[in-house]
Amino acid sequence: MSKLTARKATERRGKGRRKTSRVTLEDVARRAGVHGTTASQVLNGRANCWASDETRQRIFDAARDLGYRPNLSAQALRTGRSGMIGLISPGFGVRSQHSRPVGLTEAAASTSYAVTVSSHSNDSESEDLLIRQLLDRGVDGLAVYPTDSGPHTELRRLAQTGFPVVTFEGANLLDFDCDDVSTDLKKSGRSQTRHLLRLGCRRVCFANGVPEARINAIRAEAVRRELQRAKAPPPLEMRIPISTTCEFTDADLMEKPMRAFIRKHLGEFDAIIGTDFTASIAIRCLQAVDVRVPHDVAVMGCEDSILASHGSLPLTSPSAIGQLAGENAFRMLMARIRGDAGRQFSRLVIPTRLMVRQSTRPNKGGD
Amino acid sequence: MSKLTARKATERRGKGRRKTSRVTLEDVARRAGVHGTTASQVLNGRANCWASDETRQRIFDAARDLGYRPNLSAQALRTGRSGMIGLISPGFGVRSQHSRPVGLTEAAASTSYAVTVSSHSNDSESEDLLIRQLLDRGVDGLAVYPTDSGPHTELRRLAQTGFPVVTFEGANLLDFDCDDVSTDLKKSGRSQTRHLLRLGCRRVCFANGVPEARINAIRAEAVRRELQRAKAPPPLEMRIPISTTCEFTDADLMEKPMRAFIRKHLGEFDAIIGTDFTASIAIRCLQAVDVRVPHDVAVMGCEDSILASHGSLPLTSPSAIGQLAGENAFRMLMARIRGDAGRQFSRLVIPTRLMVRQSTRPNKGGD
DNA sequence: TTGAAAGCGTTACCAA
DNA sequence: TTGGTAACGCTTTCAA
Repeated sequence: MSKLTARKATERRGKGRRKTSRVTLEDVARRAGVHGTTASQVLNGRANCWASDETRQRIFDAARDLGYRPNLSAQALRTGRSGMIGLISPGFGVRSQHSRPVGLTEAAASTSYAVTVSSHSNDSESEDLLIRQLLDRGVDGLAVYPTDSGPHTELRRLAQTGFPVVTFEGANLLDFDCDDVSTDLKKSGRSQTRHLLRLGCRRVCFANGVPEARINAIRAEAVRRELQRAKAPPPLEMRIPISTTCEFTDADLMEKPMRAFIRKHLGEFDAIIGTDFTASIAIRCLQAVDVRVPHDVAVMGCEDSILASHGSLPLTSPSAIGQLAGENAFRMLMARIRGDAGRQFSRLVIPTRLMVRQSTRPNKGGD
Repeated sequence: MSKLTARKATERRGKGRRKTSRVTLEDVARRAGVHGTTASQVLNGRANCWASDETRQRIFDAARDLGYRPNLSAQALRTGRSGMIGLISPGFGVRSQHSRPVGLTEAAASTSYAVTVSSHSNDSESEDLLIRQLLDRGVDGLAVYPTDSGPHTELRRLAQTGFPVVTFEGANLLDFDCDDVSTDLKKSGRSQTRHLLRLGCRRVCFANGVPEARINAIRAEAVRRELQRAKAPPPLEMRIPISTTCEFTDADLMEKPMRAFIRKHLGEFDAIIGTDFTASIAIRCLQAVDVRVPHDVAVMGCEDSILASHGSLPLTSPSAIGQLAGENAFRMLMARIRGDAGRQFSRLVIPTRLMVRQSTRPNKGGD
């Protein structure tokens, strides 16, 4: 019966090219003997919908019988709201950056929002491009991990026009106001350094994965300051070239230069602070030249990734915050989108906690 | 804020020319002094577009001056094509499953396709639900990592109606035809076993992370068979409970039972085959009871994840294929969407390569 | 070579 | 309490 009416509609249309067999709101309304408007109101449970229970039931039944599914493109066109949010993040392929997207998508999953992802290669132009592309798609909001440098033209425009957007780690980077979720990197670096000082280490080597990345720079600065305050010598900088966008390139690429560095500077440091990645490789290098970890050299990572907790020698590392960051970003975005966020921008700073593990803990017992 | 502009626009409804603040195709056409139709043709570079160069230029100029951006929702509604593909994968949060999404999104990035992601919790109902939700959004195609069991109702329907869909690892699971990208797990398990046999190991312990997961079961079967063929004893099964959807739960959760198991069965095995995850923990446990790896017990992972290559003791592990799988899935999907895929379904089986590292290599030298 | 008209499926607004 | 009308921004077909 419903097929018949559909066919009739096609024929009446005449010029219609390919008629999709899709069930429309109109079909439901017709079957329920009401107007499309009414069906729309009822099915969307609009607040001021005063349809009688009987009508309501007929509409629901019709929808169920016909297997009606709303066309979200049409809805988006009409309402201007797409029910999608965009996520832009540098090198989606970088596993260490994985947890933010995860937090965001999982938070979104509990609502009816969908997340569309795209990754930039840490250059400003691709950031702008991706933002525009997602706007074209009509996303209702945007979560952006900004590139380390650049004008952030589109991002700024969005923030200034009040478009719902939240940034990750934009705290010390962006020169305009915007909702933001950042990590407390300074405090994190400070607590790392203090932990080492407490262990009796004073000559720290800073094995920074990507020195250009601002998050590394901030941490490095905090470490430097804390050492200075303790009257310890400034950190020895181990600079190993590594791709910005794909952090986990072939480990061997890093291993050789790092081993050379360690051999050359052996005895000049009694602790290493790196990323979980560089720290893992450092341990390997140290063991290769018979330096005992943590007895001779304590090693520390950062971000508490899977490498820290699950590597063969568990790493001391500030706790992961990525997932939490993603969740909160989603929450902020929703508040903006729904309009109950106020004029003030919110900036959330997530504290880290130092997870002490064997790479800095000489005595195995106790916790 | 967006609400505000929407309201304003409707208030100013009437027959006035001014509508939304958004620049539409109509605006461009007006400024260029042509009809919307022409502008559409030109801007989309339609094949049979015979606009004069002069008109064409005027339209381009107008679009640039006005900062025209097409409304993809409208386009989607009109054409029935959304330029989006959906990705459904179990626990997007599982890092070991991360590489497929990455491969897919990166492949998509080079086109104008957007990827909308959602993750299911390995239960059949959520798989169906997510498929329906993405269809509502009008995705042009779907890449699905099916749940380990269940009727796969929606998936089957899609495949049978010819909707562009590609599955991951559906090879031995689905009882209907469908484009698919799978890993050659049998061969992978075989080569793992042979490698161990060649090293002189004969008593293998199989430390399977998630025995329920079919990919683990297939591998286990291959190992068993190969041992049998070599007249070696059947593998000792180490069953440690672990969540299906979040593979990397707290490592400590696994460590205690595993250590107990290893202590109990010490001397009963000279090799362990696990996942990269379980293998890492196993190494830790073995070292705790002064068993040397690989001298006393060789340990092997699988999937060649970051844990394998970058853990403190590099793991022998079959090479990663996830990214490749994602890329190929995207390619297949595009072929279907564009309609040049033929009636036959394609099934791609990606071979793995055993990456031999120190966890099974007694002598450090050479490669 | 360009223009006019007809919707795609939905919802906002007002009239009944 | 329900129905009618007019868009949302775009593309397609056909006529000029």
